[in-house]
Amino acid sequence: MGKQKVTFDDIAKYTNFSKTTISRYFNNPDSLTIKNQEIIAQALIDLDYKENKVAKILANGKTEFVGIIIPNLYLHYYSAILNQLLASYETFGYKFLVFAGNNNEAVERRYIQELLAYNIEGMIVLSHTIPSKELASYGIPVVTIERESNYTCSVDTDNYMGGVQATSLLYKTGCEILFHLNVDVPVFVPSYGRIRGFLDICREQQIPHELLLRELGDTYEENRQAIQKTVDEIERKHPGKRKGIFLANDTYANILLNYLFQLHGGLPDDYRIIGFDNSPISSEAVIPTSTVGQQIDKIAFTAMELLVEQMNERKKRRPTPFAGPIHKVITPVLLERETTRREK
Amino acid sequence: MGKQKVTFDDIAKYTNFSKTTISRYFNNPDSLTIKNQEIIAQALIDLDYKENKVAKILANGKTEFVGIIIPNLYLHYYSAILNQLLASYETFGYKFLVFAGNNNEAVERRYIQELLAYNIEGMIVLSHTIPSKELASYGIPVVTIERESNYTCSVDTDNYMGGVQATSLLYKTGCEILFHLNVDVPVFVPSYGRIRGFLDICREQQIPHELLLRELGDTYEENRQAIQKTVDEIERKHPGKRKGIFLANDTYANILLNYLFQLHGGLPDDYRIIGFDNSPISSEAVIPTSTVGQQIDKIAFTAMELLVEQMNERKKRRPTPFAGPIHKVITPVLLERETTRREK
DNA sequence: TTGTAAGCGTTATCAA
DNA sequence: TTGATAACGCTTACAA
Repeated sequence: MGKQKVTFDDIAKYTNFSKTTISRYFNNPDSLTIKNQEIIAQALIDLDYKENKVAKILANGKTEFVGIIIPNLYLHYYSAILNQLLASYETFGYKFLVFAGNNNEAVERRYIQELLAYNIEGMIVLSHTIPSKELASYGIPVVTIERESNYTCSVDTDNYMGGVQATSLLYKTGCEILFHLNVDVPVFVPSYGRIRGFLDICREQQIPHELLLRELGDTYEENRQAIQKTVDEIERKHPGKRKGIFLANDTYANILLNYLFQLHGGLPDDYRIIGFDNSPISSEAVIPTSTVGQQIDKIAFTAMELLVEQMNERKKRRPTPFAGPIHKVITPVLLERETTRREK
Repeated sequence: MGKQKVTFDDIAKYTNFSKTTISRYFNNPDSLTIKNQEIIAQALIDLDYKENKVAKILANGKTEFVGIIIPNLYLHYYSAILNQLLASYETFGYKFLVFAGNNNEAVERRYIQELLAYNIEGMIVLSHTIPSKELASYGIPVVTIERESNYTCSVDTDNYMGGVQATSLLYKTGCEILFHLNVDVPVFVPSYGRIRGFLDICREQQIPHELLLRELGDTYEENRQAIQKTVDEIERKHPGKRKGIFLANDTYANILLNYLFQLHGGLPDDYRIIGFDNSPISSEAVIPTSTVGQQIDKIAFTAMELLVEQMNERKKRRPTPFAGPIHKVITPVLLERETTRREK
């Protein structure tokens, strides 16, 4: 096994060209004669050349690295986004340096410093801890996904539309009273739109409704207890009425569904349920659960498009940065399943 | 904002030291006087120096990059492993370049080339497509997780032990006949151990049993249909008998559980069920499902330890590579939940 | 179409 | 304890 790495110098000597010509073979092959291209191609094989991108980066400053700061990979939503971001390598060629920050602001700030030390060309941020103002101040292109983004480009699901779709569906299936169960989301977070969508439709259609913003806890077990308590309340206050419940996500919806199954051995006829996210649990639940699906693939692809656009702009001789941050919005998709059966 | 990057040269001029001394400040500060350290420290602040790891890498050859090849991030198991691998940054300091290969051999081979071009110091491979012999031939340290590993170091769950635990539990809960539902796993894949564990315990205890190796399909819907069909068979062949079913993973177990709920409005008393993986669905199922939990954190950490050991060895002046690949095995944890209630 | 030579920002070697 | 100088492997004017 040839231990030493083969460099352009070796190829140059072997072929009697200069280093420059070898470099050109890779970056601008048309500027060589076909014959010489073939000679070099053969030399690469003979010498078993392996490219060295680190040297290339140092020389031309382009790392083709994109940093990703994501809260964690336990929530399916985040893994799914990451999966699609990684897949964009095939389209854009950028490599990803990934850090999971677990909602620790100081830690995430450290990760960003590390990323900057590697001359990343841009950054995609899904975690919520660091304000967009600070993210913008690092001087590299940034795209945030589904979080506060006053100072950065962003891609979000159209949460308002999602809220409207979910609420309208419940209404159409003949519910007499509607509920939206959520935590107390800050108004500047995109997902607050779900609440606005719910309220707007209820008011527009003049349907009796209740907005239930509760502390639901951080673990599955806490979620379960809080949701069960809330369901007990609802059941006590509105017996017999046909109830439509829109939950902030599919995990919550599943907890509700399981609880009703435990109480009644099935989904009682006076309940309609819809979740949000189209996460696997919504299909795998004891009854396939209606939900609002985020178009994860589009979100990820759009984020990369937006980032690439900014990164390309920076490489121009006379860069014209965007006037202000661009915000893109991706429409969600309503998925009607068995928990919102319409009247027969 | 100072556009130009500050380099050691700038600091050297500013402090009247040489570049070398500045470098020493970072890599061997004790070789400078305290006073001079302070002078340089102050200069770094005054000039707002940011380190450049690319230049450092080029000069010393150490990228601190580890490549990860993972099949996808849709399966919770893979995301959970990746999450823990990323978390090991805090311990080992290695950064991760992540590629999802989606079981495409040619694509994964391309990804590996790209990783090698960045001078990664080592690689962790979870995907199954490329034979370990080839992985070993790339000449960098490799650790594989839960896959064929004849020529590479590896970390696997003790699948045999898991099979034994699951089967024993079913036996202890008073089942009269035991089943193991799985796909036709190749013998050289670690998870084949689950089948061996099942068979060994059944034979040892002389329990009636059936090994059901079926084509279960690639999608959730296909899984569902195949499993329902299998359950129908079992029910037909063994009515009334107390049946213990050990399924290859929690998704399968959940499908079975949901089907029984649909048929009987609950888990019939003559069924005991256990899955594998301790994935979220096992807790979130309509009834919390017993399962064998893989110790994901330990698996990931052990993999990194094993990799770091190899990478450190390579950096020595006179490296002593391991005589042969080292294989580590992590014990799984039995989680008894409601689908294996013991006799009252 | 090809070559020369000066970088890119560090680290490593030797010498002082 | 410090400094000069040569790598590291490639790109990029500028020349030919």
